[in-house]
Amino acid sequence: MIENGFSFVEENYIKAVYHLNTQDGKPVSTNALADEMQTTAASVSDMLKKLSQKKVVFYQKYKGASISPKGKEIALKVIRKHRLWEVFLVDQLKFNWDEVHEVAEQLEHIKSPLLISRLDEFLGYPKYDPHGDPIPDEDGNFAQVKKEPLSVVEIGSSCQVIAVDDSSTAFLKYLDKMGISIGTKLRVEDKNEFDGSIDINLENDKSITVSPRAAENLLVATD
Amino acid sequence: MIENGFSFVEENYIKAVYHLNTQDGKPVSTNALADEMQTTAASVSDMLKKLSQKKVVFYQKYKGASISPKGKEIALKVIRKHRLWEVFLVDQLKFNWDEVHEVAEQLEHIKSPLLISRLDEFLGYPKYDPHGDPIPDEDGNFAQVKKEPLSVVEIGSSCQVIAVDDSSTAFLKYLDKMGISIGTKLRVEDKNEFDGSIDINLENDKSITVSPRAAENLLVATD
DNA sequence: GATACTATTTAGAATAATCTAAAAAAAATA
DNA sequence: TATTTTTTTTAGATTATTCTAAATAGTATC
Repeated sequence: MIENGFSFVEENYIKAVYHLNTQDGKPVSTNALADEMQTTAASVSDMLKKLSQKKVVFYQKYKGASISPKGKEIALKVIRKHRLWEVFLVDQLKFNWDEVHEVAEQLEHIKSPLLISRLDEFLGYPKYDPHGDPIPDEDGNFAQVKKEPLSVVEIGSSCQVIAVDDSSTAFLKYLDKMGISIGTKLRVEDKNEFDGSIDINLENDKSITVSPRAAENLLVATD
Repeated sequence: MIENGFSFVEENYIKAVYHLNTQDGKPVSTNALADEMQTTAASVSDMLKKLSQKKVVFYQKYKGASISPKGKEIALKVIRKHRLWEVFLVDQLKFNWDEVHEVAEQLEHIKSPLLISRLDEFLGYPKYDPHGDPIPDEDGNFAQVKKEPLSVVEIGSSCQVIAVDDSSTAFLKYLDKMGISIGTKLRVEDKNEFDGSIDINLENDKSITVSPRAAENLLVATD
Protein backbone atom coordinates (compact mmCIF):
# COMPACT_ATOMS: atom_id res chain seq x y z
CA MET A 1 0.00 0.00 0.00
CA ILE A 2 2.34 2.74 -1.13
CA GLU A 3 0.42 4.08 -4.16
CA ASN A 4 0.01 7.63 -3.04
CA GLY A 5 3.06 8.15 -0.94
CA PHE A 6 2.51 6.89 2.58
CA SER A 7 1.46 3.50 3.84
CA PHE A 8 -1.38 2.99 6.31
CA VAL A 9 1.19 2.36 9.01
CA GLU A 10 3.17 5.47 8.20
CA GLU A 11 0.00 7.56 8.19
CA ASN A 12 -0.87 6.24 11.63
CA TYR A 13 2.55 7.13 13.00
CA ILE A 14 2.34 10.62 11.48
CA LYS A 15 -1.07 11.09 13.06
CA ALA A 16 0.26 9.95 16.43
CA VAL A 17 3.28 12.24 16.33
CA TYR A 18 1.05 15.14 15.33
CA HIS A 19 -1.42 14.34 18.08
CA LEU A 20 1.05 13.98 20.93
CA ASN A 21 3.34 16.75 19.75
CA THR A 22 0.49 19.24 19.37
CA GLN A 23 -0.88 18.50 22.82
CA ASP A 24 2.00 19.88 24.84
CA GLY A 25 4.28 21.33 22.19
CA LYS A 26 7.23 19.29 23.44
CA PRO A 27 8.94 16.63 21.29
CA VAL A 28 7.31 13.22 21.62
CA SER A 29 9.35 10.52 23.32
CA THR A 30 9.87 7.12 21.76
CA ASN A 31 8.10 5.44 24.66
CA ALA A 32 5.08 7.72 24.51
CA LEU A 33 4.74 6.92 20.85
CA ALA A 34 5.19 3.20 21.44
CA ASP A 35 2.43 3.42 24.00
CA GLU A 36 0.10 5.30 21.67
CA MET A 37 0.80 2.93 18.79
CA GLN A 38 0.61 -0.21 20.87
CA THR A 39 4.03 -1.36 19.78
CA THR A 40 7.62 -1.51 21.02
CA ALA A 41 10.13 1.28 21.44
CA ALA A 42 12.41 -0.48 18.96
CA SER A 43 9.79 -0.37 16.23
CA VAL A 44 9.15 3.29 16.91
CA SER A 45 12.84 4.05 16.71
CA ASP A 46 13.06 2.43 13.30
CA MET A 47 9.97 4.19 12.03
CA LEU A 48 11.05 7.62 13.26
CA LYS A 49 14.28 7.23 11.36
CA LYS A 50 12.32 6.53 8.21
CA LEU A 51 9.76 9.30 8.72
CA SER A 52 12.60 11.73 9.39
CA GLN A 53 14.20 10.82 6.07
CA LYS A 54 10.86 11.41 4.41
CA LYS A 55 10.76 14.85 6.04
CA VAL A 56 7.46 14.43 7.81
CA VAL A 57 8.91 14.56 11.32
CA PHE A 58 11.90 16.23 12.92
CA TYR A 59 13.86 13.65 14.84
CA GLN A 60 17.10 13.52 16.76
CA LYS A 61 18.33 10.40 18.46
CA TYR A 62 17.42 10.34 22.14
CA LYS A 63 15.67 13.70 21.79
CA GLY A 64 12.24 12.66 20.59
CA ALA A 65 10.25 13.68 17.52
CA SER A 66 8.07 16.56 16.46
CA ILE A 67 5.85 17.06 13.47
CA SER A 68 7.14 18.92 10.38
CA PRO A 69 4.98 21.21 8.21
CA LYS A 70 4.76 18.43 5.63
CA GLY A 71 3.84 15.94 8.33
CA LYS A 72 1.20 18.26 9.72
CA GLU A 73 -0.38 18.54 6.31
CA ILE A 74 -0.63 14.77 6.02
CA ALA A 75 -1.90 14.36 9.57
CA LEU A 76 -4.64 16.93 9.03
CA LYS A 77 -5.74 15.27 5.81
CA VAL A 78 -6.09 11.94 7.60
CA ILE A 79 -7.89 13.57 10.52
CA ARG A 80 -10.23 15.34 8.11
CA LYS A 81 -11.11 12.03 6.50
CA HIS A 82 -11.52 10.29 9.85
CA ARG A 83 -13.94 12.90 11.15
CA LEU A 84 -15.96 13.19 7.95
CA TRP A 85 -16.45 9.44 7.93
CA GLU A 86 -17.54 9.58 11.55
CA VAL A 87 -20.18 12.13 10.64
CA PHE A 88 -21.33 9.88 7.82
CA LEU A 89 -21.55 6.85 10.08
CA VAL A 90 -23.53 8.65 12.76
CA ASP A 91 -25.71 10.96 10.67
CA GLN A 92 -26.44 8.65 7.76
CA LEU A 93 -25.87 5.08 8.92
CA LYS A 94 -27.25 5.54 12.44
CA PHE A 95 -24.15 4.41 14.24
CA ASN A 96 -23.74 5.42 17.86
CA TRP A 97 -20.99 7.83 18.90
CA ASP A 98 -19.05 5.03 20.48
CA GLU A 99 -19.23 2.61 17.57
CA VAL A 100 -17.58 4.73 14.93
CA HIS A 101 -13.94 4.99 15.88
CA GLU A 102 -12.71 1.58 14.77
CA VAL A 103 -14.37 1.79 11.38
CA ALA A 104 -13.23 5.37 10.83
CA GLU A 105 -9.67 4.22 11.60
CA GLN A 106 -9.93 2.09 8.49
CA LEU A 107 -11.84 4.51 6.28
CA GLU A 108 -9.43 7.38 6.98
CA HIS A 109 -6.79 5.69 4.81
CA ILE A 110 -8.84 5.48 1.63
CA LYS A 111 -7.08 7.51 -1.02
CA SER A 112 -9.37 9.58 -3.20
CA PRO A 113 -9.55 13.37 -3.04
CA LEU A 114 -12.76 13.29 -5.09
CA LEU A 115 -14.39 10.89 -2.65
CA ILE A 116 -13.65 13.16 0.29
CA SER A 117 -14.77 16.36 -1.36
CA ARG A 118 -18.00 14.68 -2.47
CA LEU A 119 -18.54 13.19 0.96
CA ASP A 120 -18.01 16.60 2.54
CA GLU A 121 -20.57 18.11 0.19
CA PHE A 122 -23.00 15.21 0.75
CA LEU A 123 -22.83 15.71 4.51
CA GLY A 124 -23.43 19.45 4.17
CA TYR A 125 -19.89 20.60 5.00
CA PRO A 126 -20.01 19.71 8.69
CA LYS A 127 -17.65 21.65 10.95
CA TYR A 128 -17.60 19.17 13.82
CA ASP A 129 -17.56 15.41 14.13
CA PRO A 130 -19.97 13.52 16.41
CA HIS A 131 -17.56 13.92 19.32
CA GLY A 132 -17.50 17.68 18.84
CA ASP A 133 -14.00 17.74 17.39
CA PRO A 134 -13.51 20.22 14.55
CA ILE A 135 -13.12 18.95 10.99
CA PRO A 136 -10.22 20.52 9.07
CA ASP A 137 -11.07 21.85 5.60
CA GLU A 138 -9.09 20.95 2.44
CA ASP A 139 -6.41 23.41 3.43
CA GLY A 140 -6.08 22.07 6.95
CA ASN A 141 -7.84 24.99 8.62
CA PHE A 142 -10.35 24.35 11.34
CA ALA A 143 -12.20 26.45 13.85
CA GLN A 144 -10.66 25.75 17.18
CA VAL A 145 -13.55 25.88 19.54
CA LYS A 146 -13.22 25.15 23.17
CA LYS A 147 -15.47 22.22 23.89
CA GLU A 148 -16.53 22.19 27.53
CA PRO A 149 -19.16 20.48 29.62
CA LEU A 150 -22.29 22.51 30.16
CA SER A 151 -21.59 22.27 33.89
CA VAL A 152 -18.74 24.79 33.71
CA VAL A 153 -20.49 27.40 31.57
CA GLU A 154 -21.06 30.65 33.42
CA ILE A 155 -24.50 31.98 34.19
CA GLY A 156 -25.73 34.25 31.43
CA SER A 157 -23.54 32.70 28.72
CA SER A 158 -24.99 31.37 25.49
CA CYS A 159 -23.68 28.21 23.91
CA GLN A 160 -24.41 25.42 21.48
CA VAL A 161 -24.45 21.68 22.09
CA ILE A 162 -21.78 20.15 19.88
CA ALA A 163 -21.31 16.71 21.36
CA VAL A 164 -21.98 14.34 24.24
CA ASP A 165 -19.57 12.42 26.39
CA ASP A 166 -22.03 9.65 27.16
CA SER A 167 -23.72 7.89 24.28
CA SER A 168 -25.81 5.44 26.27
CA THR A 169 -29.33 4.88 25.09
CA ALA A 170 -30.59 6.10 28.45
CA PHE A 171 -28.86 9.45 28.06
CA LEU A 172 -29.97 9.85 24.49
CA LYS A 173 -33.57 9.19 25.50
CA TYR A 174 -33.24 11.72 28.29
CA LEU A 175 -31.97 14.35 25.86
CA ASP A 176 -34.73 13.56 23.43
CA LYS A 177 -37.35 14.06 26.11
CA MET A 178 -35.77 17.36 27.09
CA GLY A 179 -35.74 18.53 23.49
CA ILE A 180 -31.97 18.72 23.32
CA SER A 181 -29.82 17.45 20.46
CA ILE A 182 -26.55 18.20 18.73
CA GLY A 183 -26.78 21.76 17.46
CA THR A 184 -29.24 22.97 20.08
CA LYS A 185 -28.52 26.55 21.14
CA LEU A 186 -29.14 27.52 24.73
CA ARG A 187 -28.38 30.06 27.47
CA VAL A 188 -27.50 29.24 31.04
CA GLU A 189 -29.99 31.03 33.28
CA ASP A 190 -29.05 29.79 36.70
CA LYS A 191 -27.18 27.17 38.63
CA ASN A 192 -28.76 25.62 41.68
CA GLU A 193 -26.28 25.37 44.51
CA PHE A 194 -28.54 22.86 46.18
CA ASP A 195 -28.09 19.91 43.80
CA GLY A 196 -25.90 21.28 41.01
CA SER A 197 -28.71 21.25 38.50
CA ILE A 198 -28.73 23.93 35.84
CA ASP A 199 -31.55 26.02 34.44
CA ILE A 200 -31.26 26.66 30.75
CA ASN A 201 -33.23 28.53 28.16
CA LEU A 202 -33.69 26.89 24.78
CA GLU A 203 -34.15 28.36 21.32
CA ASN A 204 -37.92 28.19 21.57
CA ASP A 205 -37.60 30.24 24.76
CA LYS A 206 -38.66 27.30 26.87
CA SER A 207 -36.84 27.06 30.17
CA ILE A 208 -35.86 23.68 31.55
CA THR A 209 -33.63 22.30 34.25
CA VAL A 210 -31.02 19.65 33.58
CA SER A 211 -29.41 17.40 36.14
CA PRO A 212 -25.74 17.80 37.12
CA ARG A 213 -25.02 14.41 35.59
CA ALA A 214 -26.48 15.56 32.28
CA ALA A 215 -24.63 18.88 32.44
CA GLU A 216 -21.41 16.94 32.89
CA ASN A 217 -22.00 14.96 29.70
CA LEU A 218 -23.33 17.70 27.48
CA LEU A 219 -20.42 19.27 25.63
CA VAL A 220 -20.97 22.78 24.40
CA ALA A 221 -19.16 25.53 22.54
CA THR A 222 -19.58 28.94 24.09
CA ASP A 223 -20.10 31.82 21.70
CA MET B 1 -3.44 -5.95 7.95
CA ILE B 2 -4.27 -9.42 9.18
CA GLU B 3 -6.86 -8.57 11.86
CA ASN B 4 -9.79 -10.40 10.45
CA GLY B 5 -8.09 -13.24 8.67
CA PHE B 6 -7.03 -12.20 5.20
CA SER B 7 -4.86 -9.35 4.02
CA PHE B 8 -5.89 -6.95 1.29
CA VAL B 9 -3.53 -8.72 -1.07
CA GLU B 10 -4.89 -12.15 -0.23
CA GLU B 11 -8.46 -10.93 -0.69
CA ASN B 12 -7.57 -9.62 -4.13
CA TYR B 13 -6.06 -12.94 -5.16
CA ILE B 14 -9.09 -14.82 -3.88
CA LYS B 15 -11.36 -12.50 -5.83
CA ALA B 16 -9.29 -13.02 -8.97
CA VAL B 17 -9.29 -16.81 -8.67
CA TYR B 18 -13.04 -16.78 -8.10
CA HIS B 19 -13.60 -14.48 -11.02
CA LEU B 20 -11.51 -16.35 -13.58
CA ASN B 21 -12.43 -19.79 -12.32
CA THR B 22 -16.16 -19.06 -12.39
CA GLN B 23 -16.02 -17.70 -15.92
CA ASP B 24 -15.15 -20.90 -17.70
CA GLY B 25 -15.20 -23.47 -14.91
CA LYS B 26 -11.67 -24.60 -15.72
CA PRO B 27 -8.78 -24.21 -13.26
CA VAL B 28 -7.04 -20.85 -13.56
CA SER B 29 -3.50 -20.88 -14.89
CA THR B 30 -0.68 -19.14 -13.09
CA ASN B 31 -0.11 -16.86 -16.04
CA ALA B 32 -3.75 -15.88 -16.35
CA LEU B 33 -3.72 -14.92 -12.71
CA ALA B 34 -0.45 -13.03 -13.06
CA ASP B 35 -2.03 -11.12 -15.90
CA GLU B 36 -5.17 -10.31 -13.92
CA MET B 37 -3.18 -9.27 -10.86
CA GLN B 38 -0.60 -7.29 -12.81
CA THR B 39 2.26 -9.23 -11.28
CA THR B 40 4.69 -12.03 -12.14
CA ALA B 41 4.05 -15.74 -12.41
CA ALA B 42 6.56 -16.33 -9.62
CA SER B 43 4.59 -14.19 -7.19
CA VAL B 44 1.38 -15.96 -8.13
CA SER B 45 3.01 -19.33 -7.58
CA ASP B 46 4.03 -18.35 -4.08
CA MET B 47 0.65 -16.94 -3.25
CA LEU B 48 -1.27 -19.93 -4.55
CA LYS B 49 0.77 -22.16 -2.29
CA LYS B 50 -0.20 -20.02 0.67
CA LEU B 51 -3.88 -19.74 -0.26
CA SER B 52 -4.00 -23.48 -0.78
CA GLN B 53 -2.68 -24.03 2.74
CA LYS B 54 -5.36 -21.66 4.01
CA LYS B 55 -7.94 -23.79 2.19
CA VAL B 56 -9.40 -21.00 0.10
CA VAL B 57 -8.24 -22.40 -3.24
CA PHE B 58 -7.58 -25.85 -4.59
CA TYR B 59 -4.15 -25.93 -6.15
CA GLN B 60 -1.86 -28.51 -7.70
CA LYS B 61 1.54 -27.63 -9.10
CA TYR B 62 1.44 -27.05 -12.83
CA LYS B 63 -2.31 -27.75 -12.89
CA GLY B 64 -3.72 -24.35 -11.99
CA ALA B 65 -6.06 -23.25 -9.21
CA SER B 66 -9.78 -23.25 -8.55
CA ILE B 67 -11.83 -21.63 -5.83
CA SER B 68 -12.87 -23.63 -2.74
CA PRO B 69 -16.22 -23.21 -0.93
CA LYS B 70 -14.45 -21.21 1.77
CA GLY B 71 -12.75 -19.10 -0.89
CA LYS B 72 -16.02 -18.50 -2.68
CA GLU B 73 -17.57 -17.25 0.52
CA ILE B 74 -14.77 -14.75 1.01
CA ALA B 75 -14.83 -13.67 -2.63
CA LEU B 76 -18.57 -13.05 -2.54
CA LYS B 77 -18.28 -11.00 0.64
CA VAL B 78 -15.68 -8.79 -0.99
CA ILE B 79 -17.71 -8.52 -4.18
CA ARG B 80 -20.79 -7.61 -2.15
CA LYS B 81 -18.89 -4.81 -0.46
CA HIS B 82 -17.39 -3.62 -3.72
CA ARG B 83 -20.76 -3.36 -5.44
CA LEU B 84 -22.59 -1.79 -2.50
CA TRP B 85 -19.93 0.91 -2.33
CA GLU B 86 -20.29 1.48 -6.06
CA VAL B 87 -24.00 2.05 -5.58
CA PHE B 88 -23.23 4.48 -2.79
CA LEU B 89 -20.73 6.39 -4.89
CA VAL B 90 -23.05 6.71 -7.87
CA ASP B 91 -26.42 7.12 -6.16
CA GLN B 92 -25.37 9.28 -3.23
CA LEU B 93 -22.09 10.94 -4.12
CA LYS B 94 -22.89 11.54 -7.80
CA PHE B 95 -19.90 9.70 -9.17
CA ASN B 96 -20.06 8.56 -12.78
CA TRP B 97 -20.16 4.86 -13.61
CA ASP B 98 -16.60 4.96 -14.82
CA GLU B 99 -15.14 6.76 -11.81
CA VAL B 100 -16.11 4.29 -9.12
CA HIS B 101 -14.02 1.21 -9.69
CA GLU B 102 -10.71 2.41 -8.27
CA VAL B 103 -12.25 3.77 -5.10
CA ALA B 104 -14.44 0.69 -4.62
CA GLU B 105 -11.30 -1.43 -4.93
CA GLN B 106 -10.12 0.24 -1.76
CA LEU B 107 -13.43 0.38 0.09
CA GLU B 108 -14.15 -3.31 -0.49
CA HIS B 109 -11.46 -4.24 2.03
CA ILE B 110 -12.89 -2.32 4.97
CA LYS B 111 -13.73 -4.81 7.69
CA SER B 112 -16.99 -4.16 9.50
CA PRO B 113 -20.07 -6.33 9.11
CA LEU B 114 -22.18 -3.65 10.78
CA LEU B 115 -21.00 -1.04 8.31
CA ILE B 116 -22.01 -3.16 5.36
CA SER B 117 -25.41 -4.15 6.69
CA ARG B 118 -26.15 -0.51 7.52
CA LEU B 119 -24.93 0.64 4.15
CA ASP B 120 -27.11 -1.96 2.44
CA GLU B 121 -30.12 -0.73 4.40
CA PHE B 122 -29.24 2.93 3.75
CA LEU B 123 -29.11 2.28 0.02
CA GLY B 124 -32.44 0.46 0.07
CA TYR B 125 -31.12 -3.07 -0.42
CA PRO B 126 -30.10 -2.61 -4.04
CA LYS B 127 -29.95 -5.79 -6.15
CA TYR B 128 -27.62 -4.46 -8.85
CA ASP B 129 -24.61 -2.22 -8.94
CA PRO B 130 -24.32 0.71 -11.36
CA HIS B 131 -22.85 -1.58 -14.01
CA GLY B 132 -25.83 -3.92 -13.74
CA ASP B 133 -23.93 -6.63 -11.91
CA PRO B 134 -25.90 -8.39 -9.17
CA ILE B 135 -25.06 -7.72 -5.52
CA PRO B 136 -24.77 -10.86 -3.39
CA ASP B 137 -26.72 -10.82 -0.11
CA GLU B 138 -25.15 -11.66 3.29
CA ASP B 139 -25.37 -15.35 2.45
CA GLY B 140 -23.73 -14.94 -0.93
CA ASN B 141 -26.90 -15.45 -2.94
CA PHE B 142 -27.63 -13.22 -5.87
CA ALA B 143 -30.12 -13.19 -8.68
CA GLN B 144 -28.26 -14.12 -11.81
CA VAL B 145 -29.86 -12.03 -14.47
CA LYS B 146 -28.66 -12.03 -17.99
CA LYS B 147 -27.59 -8.53 -18.79
CA GLU B 148 -27.74 -7.92 -22.53
CA PRO B 149 -27.69 -4.91 -24.83
CA LEU B 150 -31.10 -3.68 -25.89
CA SER B 151 -30.00 -4.33 -29.45
CA VAL B 152 -30.32 -8.09 -29.08
CA VAL B 153 -33.72 -8.16 -27.36
CA GLU B 154 -36.40 -9.78 -29.48
CA ILE B 155 -39.42 -7.90 -30.76
CA GLY B 156 -42.31 -8.13 -28.32
CA SER B 157 -40.11 -8.78 -25.27
CA SER B 158 -40.32 -6.62 -22.17
CA CYS B 159 -37.22 -5.66 -20.22
CA GLN B 160 -35.74 -3.23 -17.74
CA VAL B 161 -32.73 -0.96 -18.12
CA ILE B 162 -30.21 -2.02 -15.48
CA ALA B 163 -27.02 -0.40 -16.68
CA VAL B 164 -25.20 1.39 -19.46
CA ASP B 165 -21.96 0.51 -21.18
CA ASP B 166 -21.12 4.09 -22.06
CA SER B 167 -21.13 6.67 -19.32
CA SER B 168 -20.15 9.68 -21.38
CA THR B 169 -21.96 12.89 -20.61
CA ALA B 170 -23.22 12.93 -24.19
CA PHE B 171 -24.91 9.57 -23.81
CA LEU B 172 -26.36 10.43 -20.42
CA LYS B 173 -27.83 13.63 -21.85
CA TYR B 174 -29.30 11.65 -24.71
CA LEU B 175 -30.93 9.21 -22.33
CA ASP B 176 -32.28 12.02 -20.23
CA LYS B 177 -33.87 13.62 -23.25
CA MET B 178 -35.42 10.31 -24.23
CA GLY B 179 -36.79 9.80 -20.73
CA ILE B 180 -34.72 6.71 -20.10
CA SER B 181 -32.79 5.94 -16.92
CA ILE B 182 -31.66 2.99 -14.83
CA GLY B 183 -34.79 1.11 -13.83
CA THR B 184 -36.86 2.17 -16.81
CA LYS B 185 -39.15 -0.63 -18.02
CA LEU B 186 -39.84 -0.95 -21.69
CA ARG B 187 -41.05 -3.24 -24.45
CA VAL B 188 -39.42 -3.67 -27.84
CA GLU B 189 -42.02 -2.91 -30.48
CA ASP B 190 -40.09 -3.13 -33.69
CA LYS B 191 -36.64 -3.14 -35.20
CA ASN B 192 -35.97 -1.13 -38.34
CA GLU B 193 -33.94 -3.12 -40.82
CA PHE B 194 -33.08 0.10 -42.59
CA ASP B 195 -30.77 1.67 -39.96
CA GLY B 196 -30.89 -0.74 -37.02
CA SER B 197 -32.87 1.66 -34.87
CA ILE B 198 -35.36 0.20 -32.42
CA ASP B 199 -38.88 1.27 -31.53
CA ILE B 200 -39.66 0.88 -27.87
CA ASN B 201 -42.64 1.46 -25.66
CA LEU B 202 -42.04 3.06 -22.28
CA GLU B 203 -43.91 2.75 -19.00
CA ASN B 204 -46.00 5.82 -19.74
CA ASP B 205 -47.04 4.12 -22.97
CA LYS B 206 -45.06 6.60 -24.99
CA SER B 207 -43.36 5.12 -28.03
CA ILE B 208 -39.93 6.29 -29.04
CA THR B 209 -37.16 5.20 -31.36
CA VAL B 210 -33.60 4.78 -30.20
CA SER B 211 -30.53 4.69 -32.39
CA PRO B 212 -28.55 1.48 -32.91
CA ARG B 213 -25.63 3.05 -31.10
CA ALA B 214 -27.81 3.70 -28.07
CA ALA B 215 -29.34 0.22 -28.20
CA GLU B 216 -25.82 -1.18 -28.11
CA ASN B 217 -24.99 0.69 -24.92
CA LEU B 218 -28.25 0.22 -23.06
CA LEU B 219 -27.97 -2.93 -20.95
CA VAL B 220 -31.25 -4.54 -20.03
CA ALA B 221 -32.59 -7.53 -18.13
CA THR B 222 -35.35 -9.37 -19.93
CA ASP B 223 -38.26 -10.55 -17.86
C1' DG C 1 9.60 -40.28 -29.74
C1' DA C 2 13.23 -36.63 -29.66
C1' DT C 3 13.57 -31.77 -29.81
C1' DA C 4 12.01 -27.15 -29.16
C1' DC C 5 9.14 -24.00 -26.98
C1' DT C 6 6.22 -22.34 -23.31
C1' DA C 7 4.48 -22.37 -18.71
C1' DT C 8 5.49 -22.89 -14.07
C1' DT C 9 8.10 -23.40 -10.07
C1' DT C 10 12.16 -22.74 -7.12
C1' DA C 11 16.18 -20.20 -5.41
C1' DG C 12 17.88 -16.19 -3.75
C1' DA C 13 17.36 -11.42 -2.79
C1' DA C 14 14.83 -6.94 -1.69
C1' DT C 15 11.55 -3.91 1.02
C1' DA C 16 8.30 -3.00 4.79
C1' DA C 17 7.09 -3.66 9.35
C1' DT C 18 7.70 -5.97 13.35
C1' DC C 19 9.97 -8.29 17.47
C1' DT C 20 13.53 -9.77 21.33
C1' DA C 21 17.70 -9.14 23.42
C1' DA C 22 21.82 -6.56 24.04
C1' DA C 23 24.28 -2.17 24.00
C1' DA C 24 24.48 2.71 24.68
C1' DA C 25 22.85 7.14 26.23
C1' DA C 26 20.30 10.04 29.36
C1' DA C 27 18.22 10.89 33.68
C1' DA C 28 17.70 10.12 38.51
C1' DT C 29 19.59 9.28 42.90
C1' DA C 30 22.57 8.85 46.51
C1' DT D 1 30.27 13.09 41.05
C1' DA D 2 29.58 8.08 40.93
C1' DT D 3 26.18 4.77 40.53
C1' DT D 4 21.82 3.03 39.46
C1' DT D 5 17.73 3.13 36.75
C1' DT D 6 15.24 4.25 32.78
C1' DT D 7 14.97 5.24 28.05
C1' DT D 8 16.41 4.67 23.59
C1' DT D 9 18.90 2.66 19.97
C1' DT D 10 21.12 -1.08 17.46
C1' DA D 11 21.76 -5.89 16.05
C1' DG D 12 19.86 -9.80 14.37
C1' DA D 13 15.60 -12.41 13.22
C1' DT D 14 10.89 -13.06 11.39
C1' DT D 15 6.74 -12.62 8.33
C1' DA D 16 4.51 -10.87 4.11
C1' DT D 17 4.98 -9.68 -0.46
C1' DT D 18 7.40 -9.01 -4.42
C1' DC D 19 11.04 -9.55 -7.94
C1' DT D 20 14.81 -11.62 -11.32
C1' DA D 21 17.07 -15.41 -12.94
C1' DA D 22 17.67 -20.24 -13.17
C1' DA D 23 15.72 -24.82 -13.17
C1' DT D 24 12.06 -27.93 -14.28
C1' DA D 25 7.64 -29.66 -16.09
C1' DG D 26 4.40 -29.83 -19.78
C1' DT D 27 3.09 -29.17 -24.57
C1' DA D 28 3.81 -28.90 -29.38
C1' DT D 29 6.31 -30.06 -33.54
C1' DC D 30 8.79 -32.58 -36.75
